[in-house]
Amino acid sequence: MSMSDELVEHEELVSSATGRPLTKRGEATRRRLLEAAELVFAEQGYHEASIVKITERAGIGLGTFYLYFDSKQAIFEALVLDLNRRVRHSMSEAMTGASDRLAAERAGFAGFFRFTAEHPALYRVVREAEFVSPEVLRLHYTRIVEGYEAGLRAAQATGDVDRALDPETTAWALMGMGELIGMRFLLWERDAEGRPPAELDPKVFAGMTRFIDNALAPRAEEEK
Amino acid sequence: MSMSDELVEHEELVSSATGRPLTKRGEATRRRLLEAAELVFAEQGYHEASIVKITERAGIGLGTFYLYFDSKQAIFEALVLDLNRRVRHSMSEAMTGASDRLAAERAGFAGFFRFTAEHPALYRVVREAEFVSPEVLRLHYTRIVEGYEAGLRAAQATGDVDRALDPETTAWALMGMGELIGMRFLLWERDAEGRPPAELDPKVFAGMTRFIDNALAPRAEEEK
DNA sequence: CAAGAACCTGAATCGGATTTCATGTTTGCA
DNA sequence: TGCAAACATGAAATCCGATTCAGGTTCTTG
Repeated sequence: MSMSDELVEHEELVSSATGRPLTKRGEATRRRLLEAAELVFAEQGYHEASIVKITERAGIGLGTFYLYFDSKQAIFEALVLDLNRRVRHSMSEAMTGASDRLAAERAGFAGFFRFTAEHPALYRVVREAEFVSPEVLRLHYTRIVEGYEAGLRAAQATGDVDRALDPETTAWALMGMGELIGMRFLLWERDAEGRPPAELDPKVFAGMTRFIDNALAPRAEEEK
Repeated sequence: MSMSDELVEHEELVSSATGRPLTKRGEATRRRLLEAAELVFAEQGYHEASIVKITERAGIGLGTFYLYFDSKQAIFEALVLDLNRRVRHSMSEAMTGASDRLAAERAGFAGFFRFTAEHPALYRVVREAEFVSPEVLRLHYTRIVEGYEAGLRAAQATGDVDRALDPETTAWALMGMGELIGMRFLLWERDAEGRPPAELDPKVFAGMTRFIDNALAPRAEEEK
């Protein structure tokens, strides 16, 4: 599969036509295509989005597209990987400097929601990846969950998190929560002018925090 | 929109060509089309699935399709509503006879997972609905969440569930958890022969139960 | 059993999308 | 300045699938 090349975290950018590395001009064009693709895929979905629409949005000739990506599917996969990289960056950035491990988890969540509010494309594109390219979908989820899981194990070791929880299951549970709450309270919510909110409603955020704190905290009676 | 007719819970089945009610034969054909659509949409996704593939799978002539559904989108929407009805039935059935409200929530979850294991189409179809027909997607989630939410409020009233939780947020959180855990541990998991497991790995189920119990239980120190 | 209603059929129409390709333009460098 | 190498272009080839339609078959009822 053509996937294997794509899986490398920091791949060297090469022309898919000649296989040679890109010049500065080439890289800029590639980036404009990716940016246009993010907008078009998010607004229209994979199948409504056409190469023509993407190249028009990017202000680039139709034929040029194929100098940078082998196919519509190829640019879609590149986009998922790009978004994945960025959301994880946003999360880990939010977590640095947290006082304790539970606070770090909360901060990571906040980073996730901030990114979601700013890039609705993440949701739409990732969800659609299930059908367009299952491999990248798994990769996306797995990479995020790995981060959670490691954090949970560490927090269990220090006693900040209930040791009876299964870290893997818990990580997936947290991920699922975040995703559906983001969908419902960020993406579905619109103000009077039809704009989505910049962040989660405080009531919802508080409710979710309480839920997570309850779920993760060690049970009082079991502390020794 | 043509949706409004479809939203009725127990609609009368009519031919979309003549608008008249169906005979027994007609109903049987319609059902065969829906069953074929469930398989084909689940295996191939909306856009790979073609009307020809659906009618072939149903053993029915291509033209016949349009006697029962106006379009490809129409049968897709009908399918989502059908699956939604069935999963809710499966959940409420599992909940009857539970000793207390917390046990009922757990049982509802179990019913959800059982249905998921038996009908992987639910996931695939529902997830794709986000792009094909956002209205039915909302309807699907909203109907399920309403049930959770009502249960949570009742359980808070009796003191079985932490009163500090926001029922709506909590309901969406639970829904998201269930969805992602089902995806990861039912749909992604395959045994040696490539068959998906019939039910959740006990370790995972136990981990999830612990997580939910922690999250929902009233905090000890706040009991008076 | 005759005739109308309901149901069934698949070839042909039609629109729309991806991808190719022959040709033109810009850039970098000797 | 001149000439490769990179980059850019959009018309046309090609494919594919949703939907229509003109004409058949099966049921059912008076």
